[in-house]
Amino acid sequence: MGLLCDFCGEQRSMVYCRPDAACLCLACDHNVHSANALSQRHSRTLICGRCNSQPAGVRCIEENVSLCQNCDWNGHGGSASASGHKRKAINCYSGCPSSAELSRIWSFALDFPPLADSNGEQGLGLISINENSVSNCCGSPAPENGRTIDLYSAGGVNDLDIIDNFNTWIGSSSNSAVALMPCNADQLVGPVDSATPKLCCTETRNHEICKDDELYEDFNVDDVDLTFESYEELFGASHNHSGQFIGDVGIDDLFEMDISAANSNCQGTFTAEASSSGQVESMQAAYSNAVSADSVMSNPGVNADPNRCFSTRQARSSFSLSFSGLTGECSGGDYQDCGMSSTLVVGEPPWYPPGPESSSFPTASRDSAVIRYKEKKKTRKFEKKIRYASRKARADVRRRVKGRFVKAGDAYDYDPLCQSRSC
DNA sequence: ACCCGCACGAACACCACACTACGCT
DNA sequence: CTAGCGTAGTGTGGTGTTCGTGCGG
Repeated sequence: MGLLCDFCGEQRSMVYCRPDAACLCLACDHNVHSANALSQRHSRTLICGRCNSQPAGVRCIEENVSLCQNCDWNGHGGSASASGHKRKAINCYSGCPSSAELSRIWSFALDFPPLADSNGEQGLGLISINENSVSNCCGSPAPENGRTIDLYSAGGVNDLDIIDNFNTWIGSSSNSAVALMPCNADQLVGPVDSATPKLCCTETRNHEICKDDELYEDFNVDDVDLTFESYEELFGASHNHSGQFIGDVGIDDLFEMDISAANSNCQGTFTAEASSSGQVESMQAAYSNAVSADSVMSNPGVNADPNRCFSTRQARSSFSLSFSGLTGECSGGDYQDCGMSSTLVVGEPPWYPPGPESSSFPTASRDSAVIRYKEKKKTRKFEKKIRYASRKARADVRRRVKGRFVKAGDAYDYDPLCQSRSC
């Protein structure tokens, strides 16, 4: 028996809300997250069916159970090949889906109790589709006209099916844009698991990616040079032209250009071209989210403001990071070690092992990555790094009062040279 | 179970000034 | 184009302060 709902304390909790850090039953999930627009942005996912406490990242088809990272790792050894079990990723959703929608999207969990939408009706309910703005499933605004689609990502449902369903559902408007989020590099470089869902939640990574996976520290400057000296270096385009860049070229062209640039600047992260137009679109959509997350895109007035280019640049830097081929054992709490900005990371939930091949990530690759990580962690040093020895030498001999530097000639209580107090 | 006070550790601010980077002549 | 000068900003270490966390009553 799983945990009880944190809200009502009566029903069995089924979904985990990361922003609230709460386990909720479907009814309370619906009630709580229909309260306002902000709460609707909360990304949720299923609860691990084994430990009943952690958000699930994968669905074991063989065992018909949703598993968190730890339970998945314990049960499958971290790879499908190790256990022979076929697994699929479970991603997050936001908004206020009805039970019918949940059932349709999470096809493996068809026994959702009926839920009434905000109007008290069964059915589609709130699925977070807003006219006039495009966003990913977490509500981050996407750049262009169209509709906001809060996509429900689901294990067991082919992502393309979901896309098709949503495209069908939202109609045939040419302006409608489905903001699909590529979860990680595997979506960008080629087909993965044939049924791996790739509708992701930016917010998931935004706030959680750095919390659970020690391996994310491999992002540090030792491995990836983040000190991009120029905009061109990173994206092959001058930031001075960002206004025109965005305004004139159009967001789609922008994506194409920058994705290709990022492809060449991420130290092999983007080692192959997306194998299908759908993946390219996913990349573009993800990128749009990364850029828009800091409101650069959402504010039409900022396009011409060069000062905002920094934000855009940061956003893109983070974006490029998010697709690095990380492999990770997701042990809770260690994302906090990661100094990476939490603002603009995109993709799958962090507890799901990211990597070039997602759910079918090769054990050997993972093992090597784990080994590299452990070695690096072993040699990691947090010692202070002296950049200017001359300044250190000066500070070492400088007289102080209660630790503070004092003017030459002033009374002091500590002289590092004589190690005795004066005055 | 809850609240309060205490202890402890981490993070940060503060200080002067040599040094660096940059712009201008 | 180079050299010289002026100016603003940076970095350095020991100590005090602030803040968060854990623990016991």
